[in-house]
Amino acid sequence: MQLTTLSINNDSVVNCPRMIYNLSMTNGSNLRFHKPARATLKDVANLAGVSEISVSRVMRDAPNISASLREKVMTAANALSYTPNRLAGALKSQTSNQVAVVLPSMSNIVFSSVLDGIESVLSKHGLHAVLGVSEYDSQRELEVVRELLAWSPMGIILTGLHQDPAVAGMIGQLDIPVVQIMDIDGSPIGSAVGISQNEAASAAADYLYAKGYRNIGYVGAWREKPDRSRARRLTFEKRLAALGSPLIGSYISDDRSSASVGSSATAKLIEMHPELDCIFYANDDLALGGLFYAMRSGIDVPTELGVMGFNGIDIGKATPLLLSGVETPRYEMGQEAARLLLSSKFEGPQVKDLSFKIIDGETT
Amino acid sequence: MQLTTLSINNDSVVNCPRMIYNLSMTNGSNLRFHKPARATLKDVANLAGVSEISVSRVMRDAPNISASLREKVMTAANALSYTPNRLAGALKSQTSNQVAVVLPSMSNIVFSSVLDGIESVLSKHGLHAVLGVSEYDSQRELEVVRELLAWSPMGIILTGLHQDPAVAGMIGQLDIPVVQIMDIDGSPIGSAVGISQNEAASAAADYLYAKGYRNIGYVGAWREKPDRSRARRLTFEKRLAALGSPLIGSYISDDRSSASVGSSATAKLIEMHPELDCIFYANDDLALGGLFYAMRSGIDVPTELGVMGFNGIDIGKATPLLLSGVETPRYEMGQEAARLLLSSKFEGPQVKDLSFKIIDGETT
DNA sequence: AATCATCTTGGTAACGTTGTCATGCAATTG
DNA sequence: CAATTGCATGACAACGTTACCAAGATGATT
Repeated sequence: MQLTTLSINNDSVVNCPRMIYNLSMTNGSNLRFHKPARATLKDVANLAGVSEISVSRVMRDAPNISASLREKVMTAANALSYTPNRLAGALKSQTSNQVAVVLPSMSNIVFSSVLDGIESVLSKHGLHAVLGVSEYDSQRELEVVRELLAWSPMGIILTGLHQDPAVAGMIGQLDIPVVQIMDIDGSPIGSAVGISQNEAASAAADYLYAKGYRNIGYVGAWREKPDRSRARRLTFEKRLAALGSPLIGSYISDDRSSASVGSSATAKLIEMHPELDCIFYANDDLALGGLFYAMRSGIDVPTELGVMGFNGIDIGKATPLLLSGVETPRYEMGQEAARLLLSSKFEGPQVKDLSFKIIDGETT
Repeated sequence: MQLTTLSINNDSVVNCPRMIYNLSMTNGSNLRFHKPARATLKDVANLAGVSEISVSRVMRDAPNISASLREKVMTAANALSYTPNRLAGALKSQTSNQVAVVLPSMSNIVFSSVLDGIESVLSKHGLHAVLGVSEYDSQRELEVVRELLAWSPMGIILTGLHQDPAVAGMIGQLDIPVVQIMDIDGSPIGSAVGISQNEAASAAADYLYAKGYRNIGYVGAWREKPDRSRARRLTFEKRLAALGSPLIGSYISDDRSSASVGSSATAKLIEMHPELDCIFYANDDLALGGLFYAMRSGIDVPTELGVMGFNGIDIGKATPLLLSGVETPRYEMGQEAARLLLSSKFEGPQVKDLSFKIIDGETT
């Protein structure tokens, strides 16, 4: 008699341990073939003939354990394939090895790089990232933080410096280290690591001005959802004005960033301002879209149109023309955030400026 | 007389050894002003004048709660800005709202898309992803799984079908739902969602053959770290051979995938096999690199060289030539994995084939 | 009027660990 | 040699919540 009907997978007849339990459960209502229930400290202690606390100590590599005891415990633990229950441990000891990470979005390559960096450091120290995505919504962020803090993480990493004030309060109650990433132009709750978005914007303006562009435009996307991108644009505008070459115009798409959006936005902006000779884009995806649009349309880059991106993603380094832009250390930002979290117990809150770089490419 | 309670954790009038303790501490020398410690059920219950269990029920939205009780509890909870301790809750109830997610890498856009999809569904149900990265190493994957399972997640999502056998065993002990993503050509532990990598490879071979290419090469990277990419190549080769147009040659880089690697690999492969008229790439990053290389070198695409990618990332849709390739539903894969996890309690393990699509672009 | 089901609340005992003592024993010391 | 130290182990009571059972209150049913 066949139990499963829905599987497309014919060979699922083999190798399906759970089915066996299902069979035996139908046997009798209270007669339960104990599925190999997760072993506990007590089980290991009983088998090894020692006390529970000793097992606990061996598992935690506590000091002052005799070789013989360790031996006994380890064999028993292996025999039962014991895995400690972190829930209980964390509850009692009030410390866990989880780190809450709140990012505004996972679809942006920037944040996956950051997360990659975070994970690379955390995993080396036996820690885990618990992920929360705020969707650029401050209310949602608050909820996410509350939910993540309910797990008593040993620290928390937030994106940006502008959270709802309640966030700081909630973190304060737990008294765990906080690191805010991306931006350092402001006053952080605890530590902060990132670049000065303002300086980057000014530097970009200076760079384009020095390159001789005088009719500069700007393209953004997704209604400038991260506040810091708007702040960056405003600084860019201000600096251009100060240089005596004010921004000609800008176009902010409603859609989220992508190369396609970059193409269409570029088309629209050029149509609105035919005198444009250069565009600064909110990120590299948009800039690539702009570059590709120019290539398709026979607009010569960089003479007819300068293209400048932001972030310095890998693809921009392989395009026929090396993409100019601001290079931001995204992976390193993640790494440094994790490191700061780990060290902040001893060193207290810090602000770390990972500087950006101007890529003087072939598109400007 | 006022006790000046700095700690809200003081017990009520009844039976409170702790209060005495606190009292004796107040006249001790080391009187410490703690910051407001995290409120517990007991604190809320005392303030509201109800039992702890009632508070618990209100917080969990249990049925059969009178409006007046809910009212009392909620005001008390807000006053203390109470947040339930999930650690304790999960320990007692043996269920948590965390989902373990094990991915081979975070630097690959494929997996960040998948994770995005997973998160989008999980967050709608109040669940959280706890992340583990295996770095394509099966031993490391085993460790990561063990570590994540120690938190008693309510489910686990794994990448690929080829884990160390011990993984299935460990999951079996907890008896939680498993979903394996990406590949469906094999026998999953529980549910699986993805595409048939073999069919995709065959379809790509058919497509290129139909387009008239007869001297086809292959470019991969990172020593084909995900097993499935190797399997895919082998199927691709086999199919080409069956069509009577065997693979001319292939180049597998040691470095991880990137457009730059795609460019240099393309150069090398063409040098080795000047008769090549088409290259199938292991992913779109590599393919874009190939396309850009051709554009830089004046090689006409698609007549002199056909370029076919794998995945269908957004940038390939904005390039001057629409990138041909196999489009895989990465985001949907993540979503579906999460959905399967949620439903598998009721519906049991399933295998879901999210079909791929051939993008008949301008580069072939 | 007695019985029974239903709704609402509370009391108690876990869940599986670890912190804090306490204890026994060997090694050191003046 | 008594006194002191250090090491190795154990007993017990938490950590903050929820499962389980009990019980009073209310209303419906016979």
